[in-house]
Amino acid sequence: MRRTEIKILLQRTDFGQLINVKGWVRTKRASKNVAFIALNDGSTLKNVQVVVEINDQNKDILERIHSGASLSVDGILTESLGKGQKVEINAKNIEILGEANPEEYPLQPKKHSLEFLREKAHLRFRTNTFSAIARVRHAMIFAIHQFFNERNFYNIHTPIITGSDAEGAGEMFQVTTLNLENIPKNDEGKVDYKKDFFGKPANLTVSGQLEGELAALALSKIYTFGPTFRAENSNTTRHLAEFWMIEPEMAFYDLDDNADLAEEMLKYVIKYALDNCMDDLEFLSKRQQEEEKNKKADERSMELIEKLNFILAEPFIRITYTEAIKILKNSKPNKKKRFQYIIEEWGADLQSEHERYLVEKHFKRPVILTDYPSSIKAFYMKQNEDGKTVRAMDVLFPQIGEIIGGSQREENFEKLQAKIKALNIPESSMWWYLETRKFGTVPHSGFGLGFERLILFLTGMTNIRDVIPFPRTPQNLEF
RNA sequence: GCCUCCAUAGCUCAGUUGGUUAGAGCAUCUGACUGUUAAUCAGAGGGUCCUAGGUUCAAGUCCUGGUGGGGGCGCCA
Repeated sequence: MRRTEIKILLQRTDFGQLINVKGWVRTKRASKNVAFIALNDGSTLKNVQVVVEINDQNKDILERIHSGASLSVDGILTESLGKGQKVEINAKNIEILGEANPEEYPLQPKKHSLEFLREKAHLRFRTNTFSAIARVRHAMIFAIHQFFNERNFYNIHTPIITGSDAEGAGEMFQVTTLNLENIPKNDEGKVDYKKDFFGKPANLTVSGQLEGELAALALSKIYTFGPTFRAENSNTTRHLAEFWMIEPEMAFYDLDDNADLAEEMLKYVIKYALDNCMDDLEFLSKRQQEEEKNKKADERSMELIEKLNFILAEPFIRITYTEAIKILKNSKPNKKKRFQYIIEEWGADLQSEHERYLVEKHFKRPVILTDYPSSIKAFYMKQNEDGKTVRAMDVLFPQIGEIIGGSQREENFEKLQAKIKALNIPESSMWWYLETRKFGTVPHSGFGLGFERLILFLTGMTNIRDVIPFPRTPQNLEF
C-alpha cells in the first residue's frame, strides 16, 4: 500500500479508509488494552496518533517499540475519540522497520539542551526544534529564489574554487592536491605551485560578488546563492567557516535602489514564512519563550511572530554613518562610558554594542547604515564626492546585528585602479575585474545576505550552529 | 586570537561553611490501570562526581595543569 504523508493525512476527513503511514516513534503510551503511539515522519511538526488494541498477536511487537523506532503502520483513518487531535489511525498491522534500543538511543521524549543535541547532530533532525528549523530553512531557500525569479533576476553559479586571492572578505581555505608531507619547491625554495592542480594557488570562495558583477554587467540583474568559506578563527554565535550567502548584483542600481531591494527582499521572505510556516513558527516561539522564562522581563525577546509582523509593518530606518556617529556620541551609554568602546570621533569603526544600541534602544527597528568612511570598507565600493566616504550599506537587525552588507560599486576605471594600487592588491589578479570598468562600465550595486543569520532571526534561535544542519567552526568537523 | 563561565545517573539539574550511606524529575525495567496526549500510580536497577596531581584528619565541594563544552569580544555575512 502506498504511504500517506502525515502532513496530508492530518487534513483528510474520508474516515474509514485503509491507509499506510511510515515514520519514527516519538512516544508510546500503553495501558492494559490499548496503546497510543505518536508517529512523526518530518512532513510536518505534528505527529499522528496510532491507536493499537493490544492482543496476543501484537503484544510482542508493541514491547519492541520505543522512542526512535521506525514503523510502517497499516490502519483505518479514524476521527479521533481523544482531545488532542481530529484524526488518528486504528492500527491493523504494524511492522517495525528499525528498532531503537532504549538503553542506547539518546533522544528521549523530553527537553534536551541545544548543546547536547549539537553533539548528536546526526539525530537532532528527529527533534521538533531541529525539524522545524529545517522546514523553515527550506521555505526560505524557496522564497528567496521565488522573490528573485518574480523580479527577473537570473541565478548565477559563481565558482566555489577561486584563483583570486584578493577578494578582501577574509582569510581563505587553500585548496591543493599537493602532498603536504612532501611539498615540491622551486629554485627559490618556495612552494612550486606550478605542480599543483591548477598550476597556481587556489582557494575556496569567500564571496561570489566579483564574478557576480561580471554577470550583472551583461544580464542586468543576477543573484548568487551558494556556499561561502571563511577561514577566520571566529568563535561566536553568529559566525561559521562554511555558510550560505545570497548575493544579488544589479546594473543601473544606485545605493538607494540597493537598499530598497534589500528591505523588500527581507520583508518578502519574512511574510512568506508567516504565510507558509505557521505551525513551525508557533512551536519555535513557544520554545523561545520557554527558554527565556528565567530571564528578567526586560531581557526577554519580543514574541517571535509579533516580532516578524513588526518587521513587516514599519519602514527600516535609513541614516548615514555620520548621522549614526552623532547619535552615538550623544547617547547615554557613550556619555556615561558604558560602552566598552567609547565613540570619540568620526572615522571610528562601529562595534556590535553600537549597532545594537542604534537598532534595539534608539530606533527599535531595523536600521540601514550608509556612507561609511572609505578607510574601514572594501576597495570596490564607490567613492563619494567628499573623498572620505564610500557608498556602503549595512542592514542591522535586532539581536543578530549585521544581516546584510553591500554597496554601490566603483564603476570608474581610474578610481578603482588607483584604489587597488593604494591597497597593494596585485593588479595582475584583478585584470578581468578591472576590464569591466574599461568596456561599457555602468553604475551598479549589490549586497550579501548571510542566510544563516536570516534563519537565526526567523526562528528565534541564538546560536548559528543550530540553524545549519552540519556547522563548520574552528576545531569542529565531527559530522 | 583575547576574556569569562561550566563539567555530578542515559538526559536535565540540586548538592549548605570541606564532614560520615551523593539526591530529584524524566528515561529504562517490573507491576497496576478500558482512550492516553512528554499519560498516571506503585516499586526496582542505574554514579570512576570529566581527567591527572595537590592541600586537608576529611574533597563532589578548595588549589594547579589537562581535556571537553557554553557565553562575550574581535574579524564579518
